[in-house]
Amino acid sequence: MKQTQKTASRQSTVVDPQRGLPASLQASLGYAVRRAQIHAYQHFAAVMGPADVRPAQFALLTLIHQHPGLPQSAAGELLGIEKGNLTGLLLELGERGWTERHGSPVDRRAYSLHLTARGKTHTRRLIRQHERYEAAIAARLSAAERAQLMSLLAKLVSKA
Amino acid sequence: MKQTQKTASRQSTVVDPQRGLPASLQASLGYAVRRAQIHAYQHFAAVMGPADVRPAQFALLTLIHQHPGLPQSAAGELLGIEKGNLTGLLLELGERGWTERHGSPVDRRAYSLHLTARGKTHTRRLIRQHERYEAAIAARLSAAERAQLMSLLAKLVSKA
DNA sequence: CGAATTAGTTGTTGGCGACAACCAATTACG
DNA sequence: CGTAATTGGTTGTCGCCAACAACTAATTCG
Repeated sequence: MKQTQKTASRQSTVVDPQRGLPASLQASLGYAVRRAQIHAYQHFAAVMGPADVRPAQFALLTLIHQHPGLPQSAAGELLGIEKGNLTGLLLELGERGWTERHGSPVDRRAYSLHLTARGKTHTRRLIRQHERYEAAIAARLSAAERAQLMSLLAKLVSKA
Repeated sequence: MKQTQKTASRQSTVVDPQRGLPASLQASLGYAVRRAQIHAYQHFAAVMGPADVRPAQFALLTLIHQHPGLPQSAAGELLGIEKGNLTGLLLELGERGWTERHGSPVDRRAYSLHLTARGKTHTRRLIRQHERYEAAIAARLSAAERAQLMSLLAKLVSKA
């Protein structure tokens, strides 16, 4: 390795935790979002992980819960999940006995998605846990702030 | 917001893009953050990708740019990157001739990080591109909204 | 001194998005 | 109609990155 002994390359940069970030990051919305996502994911893992469910699986479960029988393709579109990635998710959920697929009578290549009885029960439990997760993640925000944040994020990604 | 479409005819669920989501997702901050992150990443790839730099690399470059000579360990802490993951990043940046590591004269197991001349030039160019990225990502927000969003996100993840 | 700590490396795993190639069923259309 | 294009799904592969674990060498502490 290089051993250029720099003139006392003092790490002047004692930089305190958040504020030592360069301007380009400190002022970066993209970076802020990235950090927030990691923050959220960690809470997810902590709260929901024990239930052995990952974020994408949870999203899928609640979606099917809400729209029983919806076509697999619609599920992908709604959640923004590529069809190729959906297959595996559905497989896992199916193996756990939480979801089922029925062939559509009108289109023999399409599937419609359903929760099993167990899946329904489990999903309801997950949704309750999810509320705790939501509380944990937003612990530092007031209700009003949280609402505002949601609204800004929605606007941020709005397609229109 | 529950104008959950017309479930009349079977699968019906033609559900329009955002509003067909189940309440547990629609009201989920965690989910909103996840979608925002994907949104941001896609813009990053579009704007910064051609420069052949990934988000983590960019963060590292600007950090070193701002704090020349800072110890590798400090870089990891500031960016929230595990030391184990930092090694590879630094290697890549080094191979591109953008960064160098000098051994600290005071601590022979520590490295201090520097940009090469080329690295500096390149980083400055990247920072300019990054501004375009930031503009693209927040295209739907006013300056005030963007500022507010940043502030809420910062609060969300604040450790204190 | 020796034990505990710290800086870094290497390697592995997990989650997830993107893309491509492919099949079967379906629709579009000359 | 019959063929071409499109659509629903599957499989497999790659890219990005966080987390964790085991290990070496240097440093600090008692």
